[in-house]
Amino acid sequence: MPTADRRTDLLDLAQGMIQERGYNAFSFKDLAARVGIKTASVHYHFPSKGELGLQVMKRYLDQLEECLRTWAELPSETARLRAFVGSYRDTENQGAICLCGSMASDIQTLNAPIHSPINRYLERSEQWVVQCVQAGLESGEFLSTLPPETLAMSLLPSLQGALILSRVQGGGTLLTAVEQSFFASLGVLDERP
Amino acid sequence: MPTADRRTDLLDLAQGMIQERGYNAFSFKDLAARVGIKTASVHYHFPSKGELGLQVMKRYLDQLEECLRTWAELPSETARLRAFVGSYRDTENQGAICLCGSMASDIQTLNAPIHSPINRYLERSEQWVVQCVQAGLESGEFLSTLPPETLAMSLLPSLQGALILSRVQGGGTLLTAVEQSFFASLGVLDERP
DNA sequence: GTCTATAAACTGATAGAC
DNA sequence: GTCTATCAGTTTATAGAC
Repeated sequence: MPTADRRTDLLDLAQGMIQERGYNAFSFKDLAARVGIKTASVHYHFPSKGELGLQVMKRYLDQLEECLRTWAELPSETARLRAFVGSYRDTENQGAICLCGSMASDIQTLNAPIHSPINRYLERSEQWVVQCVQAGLESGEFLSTLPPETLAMSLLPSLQGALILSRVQGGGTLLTAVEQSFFASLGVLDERP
Repeated sequence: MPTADRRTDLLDLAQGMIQERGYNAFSFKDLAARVGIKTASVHYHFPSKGELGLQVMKRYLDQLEECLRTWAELPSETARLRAFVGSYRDTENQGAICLCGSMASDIQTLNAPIHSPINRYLERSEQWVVQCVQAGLESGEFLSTLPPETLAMSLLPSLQGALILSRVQGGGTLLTAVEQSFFASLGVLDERP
């Protein structure tokens, strides 16, 4: 599926490879080969691997913000949080893990500039989940004795871990277990069709 | 801290580097330099990087089995599960992630032989948690409406994810949130000193 | 924008001497 | 067990022609 411009193709491809194989397991050579150019030409679009990684991560952060805006339209906090979890399921169905989770597991090998979008991605996700949980508790949609921050803070690692482990074992059942546990903690009963 | 034999030093060092930087971000050169020999000498102990990785992972699996045997002596299911979570906190305090979580995030780049100890590590951990939860529910130590498998299956990804994210953001608070949510799901009240 | 050519460093690995 | 020497291939990156 060729795109309008080469730069976008390279960003897409790099993102996919990082989510499937990890940042330290893809090279400009892989990238060039798949897009049909030479490695030197990749450097025309992105001066260094670090810069490419940074641009991929920045774009991923922008995409998150876009999702959050879309989900704001949903009619309930339950629906919002289900959509959030659903986005992780989409990633899992592609045989990939979250770009941010992949970057996080390689954090010690990444240079400083990329740390900030990674940080903001996590910050933003957590903030948003806390907001949903809090709003749901106040409106009576949820019921829990635990502080909303505690519940919200435990969701993100669960989802990231579920994707990472699911490719080894358990497949979609891990994400399902995480989702059920989380909503049960909020007093939301499991809907059975 | 020098050990009796070189082989053990190399295993320790390799394990540490995989848990800190990832499998694809360490080399025989790193290893050799730190232990004070040449890369060719590392090949005497381990014929290939794949073999080294395999031996590290097998040993890690053995260490898990040893922990589980030790924890069997503990007086309650709560104590057993706290010890399990505690082992993840120990790893976190070393600035590392679980070896198995690190391997899992690089799973697409690893050759077949190492898949089986990784698989068994997850299998065994989950099995054990399920057993604890089930026993606790039957004895009345725990109280929950969710099936024990669902609760147990959500713990492992949560812990793995918490370690991976904690080096980027949140530090120990993520693991604490995961622990509190999990025990709350089991109806175990948080002890405050 | 893409190419060829080239560089310097690194990677996993082997052969054979000590 | 460890060394030197050597290998072929890769990696990130630059210079300059088209």
